Amino acid sequence: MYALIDCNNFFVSCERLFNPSLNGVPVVVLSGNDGCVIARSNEAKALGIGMGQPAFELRELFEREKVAIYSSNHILYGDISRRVMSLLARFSPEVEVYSIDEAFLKLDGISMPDGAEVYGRIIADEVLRCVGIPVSVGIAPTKTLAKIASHRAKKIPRYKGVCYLATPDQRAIALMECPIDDVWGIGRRLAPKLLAEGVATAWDFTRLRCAYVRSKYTIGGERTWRELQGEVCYAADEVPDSRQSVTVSRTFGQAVSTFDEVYEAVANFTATAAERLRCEGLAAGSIMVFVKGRGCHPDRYVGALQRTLPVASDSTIELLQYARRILATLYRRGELYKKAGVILGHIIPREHVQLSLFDTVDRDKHHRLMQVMDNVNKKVGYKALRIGAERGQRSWQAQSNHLSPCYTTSFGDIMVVKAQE
DNA sequence: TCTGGGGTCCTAGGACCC
DNA sequence: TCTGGGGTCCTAGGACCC
Repeated sequence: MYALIDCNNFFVSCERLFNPSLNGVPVVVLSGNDGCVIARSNEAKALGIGMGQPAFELRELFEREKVAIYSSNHILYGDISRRVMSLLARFSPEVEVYSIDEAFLKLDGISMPDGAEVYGRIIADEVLRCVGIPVSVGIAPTKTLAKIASHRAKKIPRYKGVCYLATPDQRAIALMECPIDDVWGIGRRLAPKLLAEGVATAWDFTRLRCAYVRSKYTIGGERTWRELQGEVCYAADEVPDSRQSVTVSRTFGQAVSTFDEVYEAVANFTATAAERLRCEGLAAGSIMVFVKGRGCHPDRYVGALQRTLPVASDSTIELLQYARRILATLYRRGELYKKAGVILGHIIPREHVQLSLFDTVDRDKHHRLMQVMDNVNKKVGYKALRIGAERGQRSWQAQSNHLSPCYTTSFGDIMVVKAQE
């Protein structure tokens, strides 16, 4: 049995946590550059504001309806997420953190004297009481069914936030009431295909023949088909798979054109990516840099180039040398750039790095230097020490005009409580 | 004019091996 | 006229998730 704990309107709930005046009013959180809507309060959803809708289309509506607008504050959301997840660990030895706002709990073998539904309610109450974030809980024999259960918990008021699909009959009703495009694993491409063959609900999907599903929708489709019928295909990941890649990319606040400006951005992304590697004890065997031009024409200029490293590395300095060379190849004078990114691939644990007989890099020295840099930054402040190429005009930096304070992670941003006079 | 960022897995096809 | 069988590895592209 699995429980899916899903934070309601997570980013909005994080903003409300420290600003109760946002309760009961429409609130949205915007993506980087305040480009489009990535989280909405229920009031905002009721106004018809869509997920992913561009902010400029909504300007009038925002004004008219007095919608509270926030730029995304991922430092805050990440910290609140950690609090939720560590609290959940009290309720099951097997917690799989699935995303910033969701986790699966394995419930087998856990003593639940009053049953799974009551247990789910205790979890929801504790998260609200200790962290202040409202959650929905879905409980069912497979993850795919638990997803459906949590949807119902959120949408159907009589569940009051907790839905336990205990019996085959309850599951059948849930499947019949679940539109096919709400099923976990059925996305934008597959849903129209299924609708075209008369499959409108999760229930209809389970009525198809297994062999047919396999041949037309491949292994992923078959797993979803089985999971909907209570057969576990996606077990709990006791040990999360080691990561395959690290990406850092941004759309620029304004288009930039000189090599130095683009390189400054790429240097920052490379440094952030390398730091993430070191933090997880990993090294990258390849690096890719990509740039995107500005434009009405979507593929006005897109360039990407990958380089395999002679020896896998986690050194910002070394990775930066490759990044610069790649960018020099990609760069075109006179072009306007609107986005760039760095992808580190062929990731392995640092201690598995295969050294080269003909290596020219003093890896030991790099390693010690990076350690000092990371330690200083941990103590003194983020990016207190950095590579020279990272500093500059920052003309590429994103515009976030509605940023909330980092209430929980920055001393300067801690709230001040005033005594009443 | 203005539209995010970070991931994963699967498949088909080509190149290659014996 | 007739031309095997069984593999692996790599990559690009497509699908999905949040």
